[in-house]
Amino acid sequence: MIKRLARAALPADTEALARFLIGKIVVRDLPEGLVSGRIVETEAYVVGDAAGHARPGPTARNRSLFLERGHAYVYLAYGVSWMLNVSSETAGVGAGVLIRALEPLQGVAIMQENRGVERLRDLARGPGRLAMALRIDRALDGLDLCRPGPLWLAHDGHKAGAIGESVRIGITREAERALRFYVRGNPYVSGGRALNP
DNA sequence: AGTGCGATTGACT
DNA sequence: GTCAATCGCACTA
Repeated sequence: MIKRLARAALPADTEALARFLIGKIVVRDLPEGLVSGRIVETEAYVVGDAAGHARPGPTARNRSLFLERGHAYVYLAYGVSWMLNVSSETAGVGAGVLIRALEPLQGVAIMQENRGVERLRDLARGPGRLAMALRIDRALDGLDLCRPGPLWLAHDGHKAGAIGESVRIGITREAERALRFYVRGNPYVSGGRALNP
């Protein structure tokens, strides 16, 4: 039984939300059907984070980070890959959680079509890949993920396994902080063995 | 108005 | 392991 995540259930703190979202579900409503996956890897971009996109204050690109927690912040990285984030604080405060990897649950055939690959492990392992698998782009930026719509967050009673922590991937500023969280030993977590101790 | 550089991925040596 | 693709934005002038 899958239920939509209520905003009140979301921790009102970025790092706590990043941990909380591990084991929760992202659901995408596409014309072909529902696509969903379990979150197995996140990164927190906390208040005042030098590595966070909210750092310069609200702009046209990052304004969704300043929405009340539970809204989508979607942006294009390297001109190539879309990134899905969940805003994480009260309205006016800029911070978010990057969703880095999903374990496919529902709509695998649709994900395979969106990604152009067959292997289950390659469908949503990595932030750009999961966005492609769920056909997420700028059109979903600013969306409320706690309301019915084309994309939302859900939970089923699943208990996540042991949570690992590490430094965040691919950043240079604030690179020493352990704000990446993942399910230990889960094959759908991005990075090789070195990143998943 | 021009420049530099990413919260990445996939192809290739 | 190395590296190009590709584009929007922040920053300098």
